Amino acid sequence: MSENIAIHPISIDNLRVACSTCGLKELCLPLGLTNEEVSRLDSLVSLRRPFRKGMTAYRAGDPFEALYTVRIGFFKTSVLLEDGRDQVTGFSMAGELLGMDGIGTDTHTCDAVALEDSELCVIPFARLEEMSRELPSLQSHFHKVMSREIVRDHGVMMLLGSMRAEERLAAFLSNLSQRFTARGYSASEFYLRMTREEIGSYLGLKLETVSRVFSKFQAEGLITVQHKHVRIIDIPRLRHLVAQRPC
Amino acid sequence: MSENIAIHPISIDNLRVACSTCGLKELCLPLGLTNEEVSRLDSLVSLRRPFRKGMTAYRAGDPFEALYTVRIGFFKTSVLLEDGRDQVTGFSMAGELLGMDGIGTDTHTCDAVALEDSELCVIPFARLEEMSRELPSLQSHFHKVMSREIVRDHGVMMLLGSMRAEERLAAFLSNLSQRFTARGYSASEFYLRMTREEIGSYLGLKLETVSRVFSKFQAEGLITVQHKHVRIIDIPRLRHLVAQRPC
DNA sequence: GTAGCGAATTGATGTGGATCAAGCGGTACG
DNA sequence: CGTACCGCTTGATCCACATCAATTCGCTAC
Repeated sequence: MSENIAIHPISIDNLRVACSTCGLKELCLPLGLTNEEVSRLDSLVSLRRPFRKGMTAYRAGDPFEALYTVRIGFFKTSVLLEDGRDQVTGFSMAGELLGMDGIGTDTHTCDAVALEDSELCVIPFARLEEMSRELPSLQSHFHKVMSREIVRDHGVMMLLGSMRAEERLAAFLSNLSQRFTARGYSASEFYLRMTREEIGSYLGLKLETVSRVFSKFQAEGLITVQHKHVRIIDIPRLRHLVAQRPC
Repeated sequence: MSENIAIHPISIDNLRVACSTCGLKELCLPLGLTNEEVSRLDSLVSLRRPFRKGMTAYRAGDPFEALYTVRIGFFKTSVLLEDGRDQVTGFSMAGELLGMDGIGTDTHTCDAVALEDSELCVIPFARLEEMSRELPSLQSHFHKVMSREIVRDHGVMMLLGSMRAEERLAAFLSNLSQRFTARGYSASEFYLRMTREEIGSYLGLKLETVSRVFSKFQAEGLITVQHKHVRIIDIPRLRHLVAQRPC
C-alpha cells in the first residue's frame, strides 16, 4: 500500500490510520497514553480494513495474527457447536477490541461478522506485544482491556445463569444505552443493528420471546419499539428491572 | 503472619516458594520458560498463602494487588447480584490463575472461596507486568492465559445459552475429567469438591435438577455417583452427549 | 451411642419460555 | 408494480426445568 502514498492522496487518507488524530482516542487502545506515546502507536496500527454488512473479519479456525478495533460500524462475535447451534458471545461497537480469543491458541475460536458496513483497524499482535514491552502504559491498558472482557463475560454468565427473560432484555438494553452514551450518542434512543434472533442467541432466549418481551415493555410504557428503532422512556425503571428479586 | 518468619523455621519453608522446584511448572505460569527464566520468576512469586476450607482469597470490592495461582486445593469464583442471587463463574484447580477480574478496574469483581484446604502462590501484579516487559516468553504466556480464560468463558456462555440440562452436566464432568487428567489424576474417577448447589449455580440449574441428572446418568450406566465421588464409566458416550442435536 | 444439621435424593405439581403456527409489514428484485 | 422473502409479531399449546415438600444420608459434636 505504501507505494500509493505519493500518488493518490485520497486513498492514502483511507488507508493511513493515525491514532493520534482519531476521534476514538478516548475509548480505544490509546486511552491513557501521552501524545508522544500515541504517535508511536500510529506506526503499529497501520492498516484499516472495510467490511460490508454480513462480511466476516475472521472465523473460528483462522490463524490468529492481529487484533482489531472497531473504527466504524458494529460487529457480532459467535461460537459454533458441531451440530450447528451457535451462540452469540458479544456485540462490538466503535473503539472496542476484537479478536482476543485467538491469542491463547494462535487460532481464532469464534466468528466476527459485521452487522452493518464497518471499518476495522488492524493491530498486528506480535508488534503490539513488542511495543507494550517498551510502553508500560500501553501494556497496562491492554491488560485492563482483556480483564474487562473477562468481567463482561462474567456478567453475561450471571445473566444467562440466573436472570429471567425480562431482566435479561432490560440488562441488554441498559448496557447498549450506556455504551452509546459513552460514544456521545443518545442514551434513550438508538437503532438496533442486530436481529431479534441474534439478541435471543446472546441472551439465551428464542426470538419469539425477545419479541414478546419488547412488546411487554412497550405495553408497560417502559420503551417504544418499532422494528430496529428503540426509545427508552424510563431508564431508571429499566435499570431497576435488572436484578429485581425473583418475584 | 510475617512476625513468625524469623521464629519458626518450619513456617519459612512453608512460605518460601520456588517455581523452579515446583511440581506444577508444566501447568502454571512458568510454562514455556527456560530454566534461567523460571529462576527469575522465583523472585517474583515469593509468597504462599494457606486457606482453610470456606476461606476467601479475595472478595468483590477488594483492591486488586496480585494474581494467585492454585498450588494445592480447589477454589470457586462467583459474582453477586444486589438481591443476593449469585452465580458461580468458575472452579480453579492446581496451576490455574486466579484474580484476573481485578486488573481492569484495580478492584476485584468476584469472590474467590476455597472449597477445601488450599494454598495459593501470590504474584504481585505490578511486578509481573514489570518482569513480563523483560521476558517476552513470560509476557506471551500471560497473554495466552488471559485469552484462554476468555475462550473458556465463551464456552460457558454456549453452555448456559444453548444447552439442555443433560448436555450441561455432561460438559461439566467431561471438562473436570480432562483437567484432572492433565494433572496426572484419573480421568474416570474423582471427588467433587463442590456441592450440588454450586454445580447448579455454575450450570444455570437448580440443585434438584443437578441431582436428578446425576441419577439419570447413573441409571443409564454412564457414571456412578455416591455423593461427591464420581466414576465415569463411559467417557466417549459422555463426550458424545455434549453438543448432541436437540432431538 | 444419639442429637442436630447440612447435603443430597426423590416425588408431586407448577410455570416460564420453547415450540408450532399463522399472518403482517418492509424491501429487494424481476 | 407485483411477488417473494425475510424479519417480526402474536396466539395456542407443550415441556423442561423450577418449585415445593418429604425423606434419607452422613458428618460432627457431645
